[in-house]
Amino acid sequence: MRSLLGGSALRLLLIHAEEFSFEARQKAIPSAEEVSPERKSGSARNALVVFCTVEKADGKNPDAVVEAATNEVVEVFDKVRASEVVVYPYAHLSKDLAPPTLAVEVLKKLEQALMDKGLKVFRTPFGWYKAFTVKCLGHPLAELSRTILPEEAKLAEKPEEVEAAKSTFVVLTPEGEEYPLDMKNPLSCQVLERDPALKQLVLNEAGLKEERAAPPHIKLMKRLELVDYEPASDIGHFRFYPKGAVLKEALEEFATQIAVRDLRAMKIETPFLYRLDEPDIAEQAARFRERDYRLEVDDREFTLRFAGDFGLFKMMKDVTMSYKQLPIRVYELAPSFRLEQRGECVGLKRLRSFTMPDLHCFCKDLGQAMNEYRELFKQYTRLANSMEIDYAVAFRVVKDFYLENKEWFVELLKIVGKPALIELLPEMKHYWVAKHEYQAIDSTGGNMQLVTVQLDIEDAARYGINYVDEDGSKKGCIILHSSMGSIERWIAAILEQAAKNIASGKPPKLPLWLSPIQVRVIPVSKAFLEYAESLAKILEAKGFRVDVDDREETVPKKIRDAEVEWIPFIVVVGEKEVSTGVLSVRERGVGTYQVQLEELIMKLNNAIGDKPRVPSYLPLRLSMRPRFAA
RNA sequence: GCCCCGGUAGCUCAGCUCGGUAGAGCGGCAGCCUUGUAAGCUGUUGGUCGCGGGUUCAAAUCCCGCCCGGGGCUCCA
Repeated sequence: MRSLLGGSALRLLLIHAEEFSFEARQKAIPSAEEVSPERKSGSARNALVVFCTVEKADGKNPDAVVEAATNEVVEVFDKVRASEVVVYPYAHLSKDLAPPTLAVEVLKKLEQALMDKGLKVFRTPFGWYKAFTVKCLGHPLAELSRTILPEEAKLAEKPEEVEAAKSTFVVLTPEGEEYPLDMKNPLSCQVLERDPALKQLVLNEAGLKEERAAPPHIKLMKRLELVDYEPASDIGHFRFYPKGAVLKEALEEFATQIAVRDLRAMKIETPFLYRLDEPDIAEQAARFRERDYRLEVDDREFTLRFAGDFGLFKMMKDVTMSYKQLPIRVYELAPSFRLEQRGECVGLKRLRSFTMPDLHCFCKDLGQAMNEYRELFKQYTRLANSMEIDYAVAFRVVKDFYLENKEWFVELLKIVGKPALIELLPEMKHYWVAKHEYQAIDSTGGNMQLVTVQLDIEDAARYGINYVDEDGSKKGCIILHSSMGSIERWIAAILEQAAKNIASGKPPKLPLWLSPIQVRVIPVSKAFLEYAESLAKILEAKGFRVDVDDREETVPKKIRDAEVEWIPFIVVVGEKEVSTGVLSVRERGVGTYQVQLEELIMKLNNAIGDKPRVPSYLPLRLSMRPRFAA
C-alpha cells in the first residue's frame, strides 16, 4: 500500500466490462500518437478493460514491469473469462507520470506481451482526449486495481527461491553413511531405492508430485461405517459411528499407554478456550498466523487452542521443579482446533477439529534432552510399527547442530532401521534446533506427517518455565515438544494402507487390534445359535470384540458380508463343531483351517500383543445392529 | 482464498446434450427356502432430484445465487 502514497509504479485499473466503446476526439498533447482513422474508435464486448498509467520509476526496468503487469492481466483475464483485452492509456491514476515516449514504449510492450500470450488485444491511442462508455459487469472480480512496483517486478522472477535454496539435503543411513541429495535431481541419489517410502517423500518434497486422485480413505471410512462428514458442523469436523469410535478409542488408548505406562508421563487436562488479552496467549496465537478459531463472549476475545501448549505452558510456569526431578514428562490427549483453509480439508488428512496426543519433556540441559529425545524416538517407532503402514523418516536440523552430533542421529536411525531424509538449515529459523517427522505415504503417493519431536531451546525462557538448579538459581528448561500425530490422521494412514492392498490385489485389512469386530461367529442354522453365542461370550470374556451373525441368511451370504466388512476371523459353527469341539476358522487373507478354541485364543492374543483392548460398541447379535451408513 | 468437477431413494449410480408421468442394483420390509465358507428365490416399500430464485404452458434437465462434497493451485509448528 506504500506505493499508493509514495514511490512510483505502473498502475492498473481493471474493469470487466459487458460492453466497452471509445472514440478519440482530439489530441491532448503534442506528442500524441499518430493513428489511422479506423483506430480512432472501437468497441468490445465481454472485455477486460485495462486502464493503465505509466509512472517515472517504470523507466528503471520497463521489461520487468511489463512482464509482471502481463501476468496480472492474464491471471484476471482467465479468472473472469473475458474474451478480449482493451489497453487504455489513462493518465489520471497518477501524479508522477512517465514521459510520453516511455509511456508509449511500455504500453506497446504490454500490448505485444498480451498478444504473445494468445489474447485478443486492442490498445486505444495515447495522448488523445477520448470519449468512452464502459458497462461494468459488477461481479466480485469485475473491478480490480493493481500496482506494479519495479522492485517487486524484479523479485517476481524468482519468488522466494532464495529462502528455499538455503537448505541443503542429505540422506543418512543407519550404518552412518551419508549421501548428498540434489533436490533438482533427487533420483540421482541411488540410496533412495532402498526405501520406497522415503523416495516418494523426497519426490514430493522436490515438488515432483504428479496429479492425484481423491484419497481413497474417504470412501473407505464411509463404507466401513467408521467416520463421516457432519454437514451441520464446520468443514473438517467429523462424526464417528460406533465402529469408528472403537477405532479412535483404541488408538487414543495406545497413545496414552505409551505416554503414561511406558514413558511414565504425567497426564493433565487443560481448557480448550483461552483469552486473547493474556499477553503470552496472544503471542502464541500470533505465531500461528490466524489459523486459530476466534470467538467473542461477553465482549472478550477468545481463541480455541490449536494444540495443548497454551494450557500446558501456563501450568508449567507455576510449577516448582528441582533439577533432581528433571526430566519431567507431561502428557495431554488434546482435542485441538485449527482453522485450516477450506480447500485444504480433505478427508481425515487434515481437519479443523482433531485429537492430538501431545507429550512435552522438560529437561535441564541439552545432554538430558538428547537422551529424552532418544527415548521418545524409541517409543514412537514402536507406535508407528504397530500401525502396519509404510512410512518415511525425515529430520530437519540446524546445520551446525547436525555436524556436532552426527553420531546421535545415526543412533536414532539404528532404532528405526531406515535411512532418513535430512534437511540441513543454515541457521536457526524456528524455535527448535532439530526435529523429526514420521511421514506416512498414502495410496496416491501423497505424504502426511504422523509423529514429530522437536528439540526446543528457546521457549522455556520466553514463557517463564524454569527449574531450580543445584546452586539454587532459576534456569530455563530445554523443552521437547512432541506429538504422536493426530488420531484422525492415523485412521487415514491405516485406511490408505488398506487401499494400497486393494490396488495390488491383496485383501485390505485393518490391524487386528484396531478391527471394530475381531471375530464373527456364524451359526449354520438357527439350531446352532445358542452354541454360537456361548462361544462368542467366551471370546468376549477374553477381551476380544466379537459378534454373532444370527440373521436368517445363507452361510455363503453371511461369509460374504463378513468379508466385505473386513472381519479378520470368521468362525462357522454347526453340527460338526458341536460334536467334535474343533472350530472351523476362516482367517482373512489366509484361508480356512480347523483349530481348538484354546489355539484360536492364543493366536488372537499373540497377534494383539500388548496393544489396547477396548470393548466392542456394537450389539452381540448382528440382527440387532442398526445401519448407520453405507 | 482462487480455478475446475460433482450433489437424483438409506447406499452406489443412470436420466440432464435436445425441457413433457423420476429409473436400476444393493439395502429395508414381507413371504418362500432351512441353509457348511464371497451374493438362494419372489414380492414390496422407498425420492421437497442439495437449497433459493428466474425463464417457460411445463424444469432433475436451461439461467443466476447460495450450501455441501471432491480435485488442483496457494498455504501449512
